[in-house]
Amino acid sequence: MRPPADKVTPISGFPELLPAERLAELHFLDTIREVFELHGFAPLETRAVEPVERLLGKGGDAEKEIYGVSRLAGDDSGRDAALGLHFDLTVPFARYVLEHAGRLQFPFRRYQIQKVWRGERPQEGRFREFTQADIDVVDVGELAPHLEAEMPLVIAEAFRRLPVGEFRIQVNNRQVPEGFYLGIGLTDVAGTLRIVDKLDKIGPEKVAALLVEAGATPEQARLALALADIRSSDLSFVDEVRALGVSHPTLDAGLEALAAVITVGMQRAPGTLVADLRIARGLDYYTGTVYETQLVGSEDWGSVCSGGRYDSLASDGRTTYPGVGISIGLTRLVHLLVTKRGLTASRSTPAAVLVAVVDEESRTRSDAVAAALRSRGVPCEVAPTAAKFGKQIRYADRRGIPYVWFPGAGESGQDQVKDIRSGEQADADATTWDCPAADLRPTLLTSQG
RNA sequence: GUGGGUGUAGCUCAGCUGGUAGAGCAUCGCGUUGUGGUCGCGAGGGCCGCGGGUUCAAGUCCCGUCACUCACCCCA
Repeated sequence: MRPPADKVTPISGFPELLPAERLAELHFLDTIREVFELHGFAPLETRAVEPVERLLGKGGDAEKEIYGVSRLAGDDSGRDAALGLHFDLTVPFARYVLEHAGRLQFPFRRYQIQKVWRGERPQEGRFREFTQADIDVVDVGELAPHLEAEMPLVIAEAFRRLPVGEFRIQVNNRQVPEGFYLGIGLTDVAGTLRIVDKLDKIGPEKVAALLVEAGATPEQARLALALADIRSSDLSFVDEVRALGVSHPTLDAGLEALAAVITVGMQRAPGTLVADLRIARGLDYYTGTVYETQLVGSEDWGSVCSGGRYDSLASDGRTTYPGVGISIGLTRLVHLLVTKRGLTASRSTPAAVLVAVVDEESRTRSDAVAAALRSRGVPCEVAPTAAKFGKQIRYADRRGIPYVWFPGAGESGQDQVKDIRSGEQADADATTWDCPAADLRPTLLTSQG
C-alpha cells in the first residue's frame, strides 16, 4: 500500500540535517579539506557510478551492498545495464588511476570528498548514503613504507583542529595475524579474523568457543586470543608477540612493517598511533597496514576513520599501482557528535547582521546598507517585511543572528546597529563598521566533550 | 537477508477493563499601535501509518501490510 502522496516520511539511512547542523558539518568539511591541501593532496572527484563488474570482486559480499542504477522506463539491456553506485572512494580511485595513468605523476597524492552508497540495514551511526573524506597515495610498482605512517598522521592533524575530543588511531598489519595464524596451524585466516573481531562484543570465552567450533584446538584458540590482547603505543608489542613463541616469515614481515609505522608515529605525534593487534577490519582489498579510529569515551560508536594499504587493487595486468589511504566517515562522525555531544553551530544562518526595514518605501536604503556590508565581507540579510521592530528583532533572535541594523535610527538620521545579545545600540556606518571577528561566521558549539 | 520493538498534532509523548481525541514544547495572535527575550490570555493545527476483521461501538482487540527502530551480518 502506498501512503498518500502528500505524506512525507523520512527514508531510513538517508540522513538530513538542520541548517545549524549543516553549518557545523561544513566547518568540518572546510577544516578537513584545508589540512588535506596543506599536505599537498590534489583534489579529485570521480563519477558516482562504476561498472558493477568493477565494484564486485573488490570486497567479499560487496554484491548485496551495491545499489544498481537503472532507468525507470528503460529496458536495461542497453549500455547502462550494469552500472552501480560506488560504495567507497578507493575502488573508483583505483580505476581512475588505471584510466589516467599516462597523465598522472607518481607517486600520486589525492584527496576526495564525496557521497557513497551502501545497501545495508541502517542503525545508529550507519547509513545508506554518507560522505567520506579520503586521502590516498599510489605509486608505480613500489610504494614507500613511510607513507603508511603519514596517512594517519594527516588525519590526526585534521582531528586536532576539530571538536572531537581525544581520539586514538589504531594500527595493525594484516600480515601479523595472518602469519601468526599460519604459524600455529590455523589456515582459515579470514574466518579466524572474523571471529576474533567479535572480542569486544561477546568476550574472550565465547570467542574461544567459536574458534573451537570452527575447528581450532583449544591451544590454538588461546594463542589467537593472546595475540588479540596485545596493544601498545610504543614498540613493546613486538616483544610481546615474540614471547608467544610463534614464528613465520609473514609474521616477521608484518611486525617489521608495523614497527616502522609506530616508530614514525612516536616521533611525529606521540600517543596518537597505537599498535593494536586486534583490529583487522575494513574492506578485504587491504593487504598490509590497516587503520581504525575511535573517539576516546565513545568507542561504542565504532570507527570514524579507517583505511589501509592495498597492493593489488589497481592493476592492469602488466603494471601494478600499490596504494595506501584512509577515509573519514564524515557523516557518521558529525551525526554522532550532533546527537550525542550536542554539536551545532551558534546560529542557523551564515548572516551576522539583519538589516531592518523601516517601511517598504525605504527598502532600497536597507538594501544599500546590506550591499555595503557584503562588499566588506559581512554576511547579512534584509528583513523580509517592514514589520514592527520588535518582530524584526525577534526574526534575528530566532535564527541566532547577533546584530540588527536600523537605518536612520540615530538622532540626526544616521544608522545604528544593535547587538541583540547585550542590547547595546550605537551609531554606525555600513562603509566602516567592523563586525567583531568572533561574530562574522557561525561558531561551533558542543554541550560537552 | 534473519529476529525483536514501535507507529496518536511540526517535535516529545499520555490516552486504564473498547464508549465520539489530550498535555508540554514549538508556531501564530492579543495584552504592549515601531526595539525582541519574561509573564498573562487566546487561536490554529489530527485519514490515531495504511487495509481488512470482530463489535451496538475500535486510537484501544485480531489479521495483513508498509514505514521507522534495535540486534545479527557487514562496515565509515
